Amino acid sequence: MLQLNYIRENRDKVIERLGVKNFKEIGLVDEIIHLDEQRRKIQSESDAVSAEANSSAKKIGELMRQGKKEEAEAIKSQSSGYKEQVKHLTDELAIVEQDLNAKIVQLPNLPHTSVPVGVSADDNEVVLEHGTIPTLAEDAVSHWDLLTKYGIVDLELGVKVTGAGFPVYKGKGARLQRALINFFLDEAAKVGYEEVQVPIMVNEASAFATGQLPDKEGQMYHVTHDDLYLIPTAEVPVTNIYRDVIVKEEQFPIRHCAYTPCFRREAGSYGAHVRGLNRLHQFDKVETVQIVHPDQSYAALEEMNTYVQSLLQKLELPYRVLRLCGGDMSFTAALTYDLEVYSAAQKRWLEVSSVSNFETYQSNRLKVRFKNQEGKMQLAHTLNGSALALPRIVASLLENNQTEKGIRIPNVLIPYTGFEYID
RNA sequence: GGAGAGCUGGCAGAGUGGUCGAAUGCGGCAGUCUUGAAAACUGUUGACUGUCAUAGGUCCGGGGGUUCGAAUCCCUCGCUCUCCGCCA
Repeated sequence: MLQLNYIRENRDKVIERLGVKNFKEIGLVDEIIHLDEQRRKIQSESDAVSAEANSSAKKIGELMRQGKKEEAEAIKSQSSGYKEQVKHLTDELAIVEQDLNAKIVQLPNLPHTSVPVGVSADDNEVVLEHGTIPTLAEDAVSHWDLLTKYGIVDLELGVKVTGAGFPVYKGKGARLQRALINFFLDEAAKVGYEEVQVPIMVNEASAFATGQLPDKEGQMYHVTHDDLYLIPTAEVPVTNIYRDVIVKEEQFPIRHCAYTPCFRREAGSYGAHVRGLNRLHQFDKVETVQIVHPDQSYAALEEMNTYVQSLLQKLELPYRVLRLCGGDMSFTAALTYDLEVYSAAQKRWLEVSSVSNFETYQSNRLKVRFKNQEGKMQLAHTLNGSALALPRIVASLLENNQTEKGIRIPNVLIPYTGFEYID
């Protein structure tokens, strides 16, 4: 959520930046500013009445103590109207505030100045490409065929047990999952991310604070009986550790990594692009989260980007880095890098990581603050990045590394898998 | 699932319907002492809103009510803890 003060003081800039994100309802900005003026006006009226009520109540107390009962009664009779007035004003205030709040949450985060202008994924800027795209043998096949060929992931069985999009990993497939999770967690620990293990269901307050609610309600599984949500990413529980927390400046940078299963309903997406492991309802991911001093957030973003690249390099996967354009960015991000791996048999780039700086957009809802040098409260910046999501990594490993001897496991993973080939 | 207790500032923990944003202790910060540190002593120490700055307003789990006045009384919802039951 954007900060009201900022909108008030930077109206033109806000409108200009929202334009870069292709935000259509620009009129909201002026409506918000207007509502805010109204809000403050009513608030100060109500405050004035309360002040009078307080002082006369105090006076009555004073008189009662002195035993001047009649004088007290006299003031009492004058004081009975305050409550009605205050109630009237606070009701009015509540309506304005509700309206204001409903509108301000509709504004997406403002894009950073480096965000390219554009409307769709085609307008994303390719920042760099790394590695060589492998030339596969004539008989090379897509990963969904390899899953069956080697019996490592059984999609049909998942359908039986749960439904489409809930795969069953078997044998070396299951082992590979565990190897990747451990590899990612160990690498994260090496560069100073403290591992946490968090609940994979969250309450409504948490889902709201990181911005999944109200905008993305339909994308989460909702356990209605207990009113809990299955997490779509570890970002939600991990970032919410710091909800309503005033951190010490010297705690920065706060860095956490966490492995969790992730659940996404992803309603209404079908077709070749979602075959096999390309898109699932349940998948595994190691997530990195940072909470940093505002001055450091872009340095932290670059560092996260470089870190995720280092993982892909170690896995010997060809990848490219995209800087998302305004139109393709998420609602909450100020700047996002997507990392895509080339999946040689499908002949397409698969998004395996998304690294974002949210600046104060999340922290304003989360209320993660610190006391700055001048002793004033200030919102921290939050960032997160997948490091990494497993299914598409597995898909591209399978496709890119298919050989006559089987699927070749990258060297870094062999200590984790205990085997060199899936055969 | 059954029964009971409770929810107050960073933590612990007082609080009679008016002088309570709230005692006290711990912690934090600053200072004295010390070569330095510790100890001791002294002072200081909540958040939000609002204002150019003051002032003012709000907050004792959430919401509502009684009252001139509520942390304190009433209703309601939520949560936590303890005991029993069940259970990995």
